[in-house]
Amino acid sequence: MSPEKIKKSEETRARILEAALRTFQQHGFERATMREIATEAGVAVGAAYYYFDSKEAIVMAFYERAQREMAPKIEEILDNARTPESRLRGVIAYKFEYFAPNRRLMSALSAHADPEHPLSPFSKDTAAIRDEDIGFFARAVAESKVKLPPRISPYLPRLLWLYQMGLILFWVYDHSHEQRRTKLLFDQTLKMLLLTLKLAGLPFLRPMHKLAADLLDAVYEEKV
Amino acid sequence: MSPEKIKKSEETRARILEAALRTFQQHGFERATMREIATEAGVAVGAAYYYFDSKEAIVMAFYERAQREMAPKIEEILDNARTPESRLRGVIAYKFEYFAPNRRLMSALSAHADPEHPLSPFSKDTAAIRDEDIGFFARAVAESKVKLPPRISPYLPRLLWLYQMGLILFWVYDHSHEQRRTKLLFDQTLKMLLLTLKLAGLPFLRPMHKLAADLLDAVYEEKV
DNA sequence: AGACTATTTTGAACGCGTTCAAATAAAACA
DNA sequence: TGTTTTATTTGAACGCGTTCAAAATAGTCT
Repeated sequence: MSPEKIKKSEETRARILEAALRTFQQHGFERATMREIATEAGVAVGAAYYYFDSKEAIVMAFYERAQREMAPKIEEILDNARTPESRLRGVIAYKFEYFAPNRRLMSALSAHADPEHPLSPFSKDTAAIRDEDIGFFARAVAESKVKLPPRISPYLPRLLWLYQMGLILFWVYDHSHEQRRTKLLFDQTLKMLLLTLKLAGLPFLRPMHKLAADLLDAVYEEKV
Repeated sequence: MSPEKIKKSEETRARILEAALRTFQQHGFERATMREIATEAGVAVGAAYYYFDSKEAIVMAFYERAQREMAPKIEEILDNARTPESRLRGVIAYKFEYFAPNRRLMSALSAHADPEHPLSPFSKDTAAIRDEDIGFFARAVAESKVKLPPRISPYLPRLLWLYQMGLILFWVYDHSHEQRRTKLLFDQTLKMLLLTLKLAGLPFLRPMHKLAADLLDAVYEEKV
């Protein structure tokens, strides 16, 4: 295939994706219809399904593109910020900023707790994105003074990722003015989180360590 | 209306509900069709919609019935158990036991994070059940030695309810043998929870208090 | 009893996401 | 160039949840 022809196809796909995002923004994911999206993109419904497996796959495509587009900026933030606090704050704040125009659409992504569901943040289909994302959090706390018990330490990036997903979930359904409540939640929980990490090594919290480690082993174990 | 006639109508409703639950168990919520449920109940589709506003309303009816049926036993558990630990363990364990036969169906209930969605545990439609449930947790920690900072204390029942919902959510998607992982999660987190409550008053955790209180105010505030 | 009203039941029809055989356009090949 | 193969596009059709006008049934009143 010549480069022009790759483009032709890629362009149609892009046009459908843009039309879909516009429509999602306008009416929300549920109320947007594939027929409307197709019409908006100037194609037949079938064409939309030629490029995307399903309505939800369009959201997935958006999510993948988002991850791709955010990655360089996130790397930069991690490079420039020094402390875990500023890194975490920077990365997560940037994500809020990036996703803001499509905040409503994010509900289609974060509303699925079922790990079997393709759009679930815990599904196999989102594993690649998830793993990359967890990698960012690993970098955020790497080479820092944060010292956790050795059995718990490996779970920290995954827990931070989970924390971030919780924040985003709250944010999606936060109807307060300019999502003020989420900002407050973010500020306070981040402080608490870092304080907890600092205090975690203290002797009187030792009884927690084994409990927490066993717990994490059970939650994250691969075997069924 | 004569009592017999009330019964006649109530009986049809019950027959549809039973047929629906059977079908949900057999194929899961998604794959069960209203037409199949209606046929199974020996009525036309329209009849199902005469008694229930929607497919999801059937799940809601199941949820309401469950709450009604569980209440006496929960009261009994709260009466007989003395410590917060045994009360919490008893109440939550009983719920797992009660819901076990319909575990798969629970996904239809716990999968909706959107507070606007009728079936969401956070919605207005489930408020009555939720409030009663939170009341149980209030009783579970009442008259106990558990002493939290006064600004945080009022939130404890709601937080415990949230903890329970998290457990149930994990349980629904726990494919390990006999949900062993959930049992482990339950055991370990309950211990950690009670230990945390004990340690919460300790002086070096004081810095947490204001952070936590502000946070809870923001999360649970009514105003938009 | 019959006439009238309220309750219950029916199934065709609607809009949705999705599928798919067929039509069309583009590319590769001779 | 014409022919064959591949990629793209179409829109009717399917099964789903849901709606609703009409029919059937039950209850009430004179």
